[in-house]
Amino acid sequence: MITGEKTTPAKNIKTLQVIQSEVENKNHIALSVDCVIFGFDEAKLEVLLIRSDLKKYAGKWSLLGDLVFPSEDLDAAAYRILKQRTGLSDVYLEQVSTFGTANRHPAGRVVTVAYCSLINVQHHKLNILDNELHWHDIKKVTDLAFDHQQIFDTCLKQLQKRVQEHPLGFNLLPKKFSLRDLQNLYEAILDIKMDRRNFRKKFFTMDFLIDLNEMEQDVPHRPGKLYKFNFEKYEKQKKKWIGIDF
Amino acid sequence: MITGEKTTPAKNIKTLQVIQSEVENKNHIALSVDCVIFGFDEAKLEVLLIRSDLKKYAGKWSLLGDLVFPSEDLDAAAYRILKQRTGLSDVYLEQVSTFGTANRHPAGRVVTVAYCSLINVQHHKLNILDNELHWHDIKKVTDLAFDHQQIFDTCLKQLQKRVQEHPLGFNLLPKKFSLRDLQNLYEAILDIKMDRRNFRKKFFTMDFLIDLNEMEQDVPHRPGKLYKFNFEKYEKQKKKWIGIDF
DNA sequence: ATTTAAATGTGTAAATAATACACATTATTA
DNA sequence: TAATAATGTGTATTATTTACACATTTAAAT
Repeated sequence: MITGEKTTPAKNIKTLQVIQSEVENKNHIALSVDCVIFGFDEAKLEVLLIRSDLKKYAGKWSLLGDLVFPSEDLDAAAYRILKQRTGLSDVYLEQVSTFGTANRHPAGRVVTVAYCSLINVQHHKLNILDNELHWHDIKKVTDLAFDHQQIFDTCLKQLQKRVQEHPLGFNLLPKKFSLRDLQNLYEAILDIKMDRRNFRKKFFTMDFLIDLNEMEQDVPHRPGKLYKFNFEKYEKQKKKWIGIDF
Repeated sequence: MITGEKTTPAKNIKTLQVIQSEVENKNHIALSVDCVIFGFDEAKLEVLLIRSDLKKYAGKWSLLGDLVFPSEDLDAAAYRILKQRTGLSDVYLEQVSTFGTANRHPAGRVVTVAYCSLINVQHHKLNILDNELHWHDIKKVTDLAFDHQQIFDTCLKQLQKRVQEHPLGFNLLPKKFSLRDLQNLYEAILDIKMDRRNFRKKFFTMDFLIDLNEMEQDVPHRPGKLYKFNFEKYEKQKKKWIGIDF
């Protein structure tokens, strides 16, 4: 496991002070955001976690979260917090659910709104490495701090549902990719194995792939054909589908 | 349109005072819940609305909402507020989404969590009729107070999605119902017409209906057969389906 | 009593989508 | 040159969805 770079404790302390004053006031509710950032890497699905700030959860991993500012749009807070904790911008965040059990945070009353995203680990550099920010294989994620295990489970379920409703993953692969790459993506997210022939058939009939007439390079076996996504066709099609965009 | 019974303004005034003090404090965020209660009545889908308390939205309709108490579970707040404003209990509420634009509430910073439900209008008596609490045909709902139109639209979409994933409506019909009743329910929620034969076929193959060998009474046409739901079979089946319960 | 109106009840063919399944081909590596 | 490890391809089967028309039953009207 990778050891994080040197942390910048000053920021964390400040954050904790804010939490203290906000959260220990029994007369109102503090509002936070937690980001569940899923990352696709090679053929694995991972999630971004940091070490918990709190003594109670010392040693445990937790999601990327912080308090919402009083005059800040909720969505804006999610983007700010993600940026602050990871350096990531250019990442689309989607609200998933709000968790508001009264005793979910040991320091006081904090209701949290969970946001989720899915990115390609190779395409995004983490610039901030406080609190041992790392990617974790989702299959090894257990026993997170706070109620973060529940939040994580909820977000993973939602992601799996989404990927079956819409052909996601357009931004998760290199510009040129093989059908094997694409299938790996789906198999990693859904945690299932698929039939190669049926998978290909399905994607070809959807007609979102453009054949580049190029082949993979430097693979230790017969190289596959390379494709790119037909974004234009996808966008047109998307408008016909009912439901919320992703 | 029905005129509400005598209101009990004391409660509303108190609520408003709480909102004032909570919301006008620029140093923190107030948290509220809004309930979108859909009602099925005869063959129409309706929603419960009240007149807005605020001068800014005088005359406009709004959802059933109020502030969450500092030490109250979020879900519990939703049930309390529904009970408080309508007298309804025994109604299952499902969280839909959280709305947190900074300027969504004119009195100050209020983030609201939307909850939604679907009940049979005939099965539930509204005991509290403050602020002209009424059922409104969903097709005539426009221009609600605050961002309530957006919240309403989001909840309606979610309801329509849900009803296509799971056979809802088990509690929305009389114990004995005809297939026409059932089809009316689906057509009202989804706002579409369906083919009668295919609809029947679908429900029979799902095998959730028990033939009661009884006929409708007092209908001005050929009476249909009556059925009841096979709750046991439904519950067994439900466990196999992925996703959140409803 | 007869007719009319308005619904119920029923089956089949066609189209579409989902699934299961096996072998020849191509490039790399040993 | 042989072995390895993938890619690329097609068809039959099954299940699901859709489209569609006519005889039947009751109540209400004449």
